[in-house]
Amino acid sequence: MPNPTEAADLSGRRAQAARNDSAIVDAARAVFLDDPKAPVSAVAARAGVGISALYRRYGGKEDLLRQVCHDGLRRYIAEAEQALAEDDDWQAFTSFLFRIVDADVHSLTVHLAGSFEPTAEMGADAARSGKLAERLTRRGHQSGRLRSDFTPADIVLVLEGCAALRFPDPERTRRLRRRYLALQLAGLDTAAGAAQDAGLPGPPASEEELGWRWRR
Amino acid sequence: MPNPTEAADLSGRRAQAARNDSAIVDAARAVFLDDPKAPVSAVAARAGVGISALYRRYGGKEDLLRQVCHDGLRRYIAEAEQALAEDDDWQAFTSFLFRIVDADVHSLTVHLAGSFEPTAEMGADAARSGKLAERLTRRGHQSGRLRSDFTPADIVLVLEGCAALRFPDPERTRRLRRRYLALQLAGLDTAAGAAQDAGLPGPPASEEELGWRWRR
DNA sequence: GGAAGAACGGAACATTCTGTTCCGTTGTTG
DNA sequence: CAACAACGGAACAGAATGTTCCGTTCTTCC
Repeated sequence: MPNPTEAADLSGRRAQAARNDSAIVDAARAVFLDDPKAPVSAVAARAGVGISALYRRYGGKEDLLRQVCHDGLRRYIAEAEQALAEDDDWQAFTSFLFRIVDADVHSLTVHLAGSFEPTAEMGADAARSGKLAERLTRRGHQSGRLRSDFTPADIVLVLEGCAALRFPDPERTRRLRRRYLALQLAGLDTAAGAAQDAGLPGPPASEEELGWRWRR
Repeated sequence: MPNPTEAADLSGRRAQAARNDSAIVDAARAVFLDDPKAPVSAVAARAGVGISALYRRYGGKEDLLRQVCHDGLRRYIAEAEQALAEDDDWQAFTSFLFRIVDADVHSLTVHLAGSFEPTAEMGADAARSGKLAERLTRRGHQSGRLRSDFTPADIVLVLEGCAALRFPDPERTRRLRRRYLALQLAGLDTAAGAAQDAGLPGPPASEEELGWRWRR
């Protein structure tokens, strides 16, 4: 029995099916990232497959949305865990932010929220990602460099601001997002000279406020 | 002949018409800010007006979009000019950013671009707003506080990042946007301690890159 | 070799959505 | 009271879109 995750040694229809599996999720991610309301046909077109190849795999549009979003959430968690493995505290914190920005994984969750009924497993993963962001923030503070009034909720919104920047060329998008992430990091890093005497204005967002998107 | 801009002393139908004028643009701004693809009926409903009241004023949806966008552009210019009137250079620069963020006027232009054929007058105003942003940036540099690798193109993207933050309560939205604008300002302000030795990564966006949204 | 089946492409279908028009009504003016 | 301005919202036509279905192609197994 051939391993379905190894597409290389498959031939003909099987190989095509394996390729399509990833082509479809990749296309769906790209298309819905660009326009959360995009029609299913746009996803199929971008993937270079017929519509039936899509409906064979997903029960419907909502199911597709859910899978793509959950996939993004899992990537987020994976990146966070890799960042957490870093030795230096400040490195762990900053590399986390750069990783998420590079992976372009944050806006997925944000823009697609509310367009499908989340599963229980997604809820668990979302909670998990929250815990990870908390731990990363704590390490930032432990390093002594992260300004004291920065909270885990700020991570969400800093990332959201970066994710809003979008250009036709994905690589250019990545570079420019890094530029503004670096700018915000400069404002966060007391070792870079950020004066804390003038604290950030207004309280950070509450959990309540960050969760409203998920309501349908 | 009654002054059409003064609604107070008009009666009956005339007064209603005057109220509707502003109710419709306000509603259109709010609705399209929330969803650039929103149907015309949503604008009418939000304005508490029938559809005919809307079509009496605008030739069609595209015309409405254009007017709302142009109105936003004009507000942008007005805010920039007021900021320019500030005495202190650094004050002029920062107050400009806060003004635009508070007026929630930047994302209008950004999100609606490309959904209508811009007029020549809009092009002129867009050029004008560009010049103003340049002058404001120059004053920032003249104050000696703005880090040297910050360009007018950065203004656009910093504002865009802030505009991406949106919550059900407009006042809360404003507060939180200010929080992240302040964070970026802390990264920009050499007087606040921002170390310039580590420059911002990647070149800023070019005019070309910033203009692609307007293509249809 | 051929029958059965897996996977596919894309036309076809049924809705829903949405921009625009149109008509009857209401209030205003001369 | 006649002409008119403005309005509300039903009606209409056409586009958009989620989903199904059928004929085709390639693979596998007897």
